[in-house]
Amino acid sequence: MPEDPTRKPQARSCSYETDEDGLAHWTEAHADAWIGLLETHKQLTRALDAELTAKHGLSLSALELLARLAAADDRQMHLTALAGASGLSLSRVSRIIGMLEERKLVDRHACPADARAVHAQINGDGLALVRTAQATHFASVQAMFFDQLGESEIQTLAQVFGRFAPRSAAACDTGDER
Amino acid sequence: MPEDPTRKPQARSCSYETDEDGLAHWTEAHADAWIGLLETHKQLTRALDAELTAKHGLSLSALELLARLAAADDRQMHLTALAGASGLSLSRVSRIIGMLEERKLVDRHACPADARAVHAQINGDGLALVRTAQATHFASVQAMFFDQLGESEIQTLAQVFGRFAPRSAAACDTGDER
DNA sequence: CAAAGATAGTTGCGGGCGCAACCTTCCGCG
DNA sequence: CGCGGAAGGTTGCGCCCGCAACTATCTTTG
Repeated sequence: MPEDPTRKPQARSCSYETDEDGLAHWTEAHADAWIGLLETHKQLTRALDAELTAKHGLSLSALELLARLAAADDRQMHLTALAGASGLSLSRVSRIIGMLEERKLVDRHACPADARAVHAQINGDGLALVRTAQATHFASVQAMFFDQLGESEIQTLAQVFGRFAPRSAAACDTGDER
Repeated sequence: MPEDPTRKPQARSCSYETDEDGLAHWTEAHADAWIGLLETHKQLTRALDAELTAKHGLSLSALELLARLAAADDRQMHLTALAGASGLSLSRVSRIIGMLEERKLVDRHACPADARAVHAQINGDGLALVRTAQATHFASVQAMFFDQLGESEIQTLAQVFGRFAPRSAAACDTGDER
């Protein structure tokens, strides 16, 4: 149900093309690839986030943090580690965790080994929520994105984007500090 | 110069993988493709936006609007058309145009044919700025993104994303103005 | 051991963004 | 002609986000 308001036929336009002026030698494929990436991300992200918010009251970022906690060693991580893994700023992580704590989805307790640090730990309710939320989320991503792609295309995307995002690529784990 | 703070070695983990629970059958390639898309977009977008803001005082969205105006028929468009073309909400477009107007980069004047409507028209200063801004912007996208890709990969991306973003796809050309 | 510097988190602030409410102007139909 | 609904824009509001400033706690080193 990601309806799309403001959709117009549209003419040809070209916004992104300085062209012959002497500097960018972008082919149409370049423009399609780059602008398409931007557009696609915008569309999918909006729809997914809206769905997630409506059904589970979680933003995409909150789900990511919850998911990382769920996958972590003792279901807990330091905020800095979460920030590093997710690519969010520490301040954002701090606030999201604060919000999740208020909702009784995670607990925050001092790290015994370092008084400055905090362990954010997902609890039972959080774990339950993350599971159902991810279920619908995955299904949506599948339907909205992967179902429109061929197997080889997925391979190429994985290869390309894996090159840029060593961070999450794998995912995880956490061998990390703890 | 897109330095990357908070970069950790990171191990294998999986945050995004419910796995065998019975619903998502995502392969690792799926995860790499999707999460990589998210990550890549986040990184590139942040770096590009920061650069654009620092050098020209324009956000990515503002540049897009300016570019679309520059490429439009009389260097002018209705706000609704701009919103539809860019995928931004009308309210955002209204405010961005307002900001650009204050900076004397565009003019806003009533549409003779429809008293409700407004024509946002880019002026000389705006045109000059958009050119230089796009020059550096294109160069950065080239360096940060395309230079890391092979020709066939670009083709695949163009093909894939063109499927999702009929909107901007076209682009351009440039027979542009002037 | 004490001071300088690094690190973990928190919070004030401002920017970007969309939704919904609102006004004005058009349009279509009785 | 007049009225109700649609469309173009604007603005109030609240969410998400990062930066910078600040506190508290290590860590390093003379």
